[in-house]
Amino acid sequence: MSKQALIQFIQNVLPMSEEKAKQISQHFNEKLFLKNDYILKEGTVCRESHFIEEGLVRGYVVDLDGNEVTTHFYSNPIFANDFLSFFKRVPSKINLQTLSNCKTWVISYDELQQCFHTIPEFREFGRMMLINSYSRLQNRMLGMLQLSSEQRYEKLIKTHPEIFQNTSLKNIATYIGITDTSLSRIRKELLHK
Amino acid sequence: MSKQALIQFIQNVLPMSEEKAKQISQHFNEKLFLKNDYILKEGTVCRESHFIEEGLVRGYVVDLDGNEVTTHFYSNPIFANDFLSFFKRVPSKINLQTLSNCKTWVISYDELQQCFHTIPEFREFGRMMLINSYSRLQNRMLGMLQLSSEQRYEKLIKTHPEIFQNTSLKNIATYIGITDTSLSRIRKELLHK
DNA sequence: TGCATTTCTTACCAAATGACAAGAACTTTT
DNA sequence: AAAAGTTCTTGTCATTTGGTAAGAAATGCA
Repeated sequence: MSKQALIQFIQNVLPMSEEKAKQISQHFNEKLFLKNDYILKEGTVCRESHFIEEGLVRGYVVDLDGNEVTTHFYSNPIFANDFLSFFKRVPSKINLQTLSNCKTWVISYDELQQCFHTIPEFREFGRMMLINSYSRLQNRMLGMLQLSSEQRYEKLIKTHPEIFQNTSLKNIATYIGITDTSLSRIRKELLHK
Repeated sequence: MSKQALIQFIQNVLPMSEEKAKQISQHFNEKLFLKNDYILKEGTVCRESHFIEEGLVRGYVVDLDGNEVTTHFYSNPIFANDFLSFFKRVPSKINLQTLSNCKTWVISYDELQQCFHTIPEFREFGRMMLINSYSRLQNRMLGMLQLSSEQRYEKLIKTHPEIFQNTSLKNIATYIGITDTSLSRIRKELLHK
């Protein structure tokens, strides 16, 4: 039961001694998921934060017509949760579902709060993670504003090729804000280049 | 020199006693800006965080063709800064420019760090602000994924009409991810309804 | 005030995208 | 293995959007 990946991740987010990172990692427990399991269901409060060590997780919402819209892909190494629901303890509006068997390291809200109070490096790490997440989202938003559909697709396949091996093109299409039909056409054109 | 708006904002973000909120607010100083002043220029490190009490601020980036893309509008009551640049002390990629005369309450990075260490409620407030910002951005991203251009325009004018009084339609167009030509057409159609 | 600049609208046309439907390829279930 | 369901592609057509340009309106500046 090696937490090496988690320890490494913590140190990457916030440089600190290995001892300190190990101390933090001790508050996480292993959890295994099968493909299609739900880590979080909309309407419930997100009470755990998961470090994804293995596997792929998809976040999505369901719109009024019943269509799923992919809001996030979470692939190793990253934390998966709904920040708003987790920290404010309000019902979540998103679903987190595994796209493959997954291995995660989990910490509960209560334990995390406890650690925030007692380990300054942990809360600093938490802040850095939030900032990194905000920055990534900001970057993605910028892509929505200034890139074409084709460019967004190319960017995704270049930066996160692993996503394509575990989910449908339909899910990828809604993630970049287009229909599956349109994505299929884009893929066809790119083949001819 | 009343900090009432700031104190109120702090208490709204994180419920706490008025005494505590006042104590926090004491670390902020008043700053006045004229229209078109820069609060932050790209390439420089964001060393201050500004609570906007009066006025409107626009965040934007410049793309390869020299076109400005509006990334944010900041209107009272809200904090304006570049989280990534501010907390990681790296050069910012965005510009923050006032669209009107502004009155802000400012705190420097150093003072904020100091306060984070000495006032638990302050750092908790900081975390809540980050989460709120993340959540708003997430919500906006969701709008990009599942709303039409027209719907995004209508949502913006409904939730933030004040923006329209201080900036050009061109800036609003890039904010919702369309061209000014397209926005003009949308406005025309909405008039006929 | 008068000139220059910017903003906003409108028109035209080409390109991109969506809605819908059909069929092929592939998976899952029974 | 057969049936049912899903995914992906393709075609058609209507709609939306972008690029460009021109002109009107508004604004800023000398």
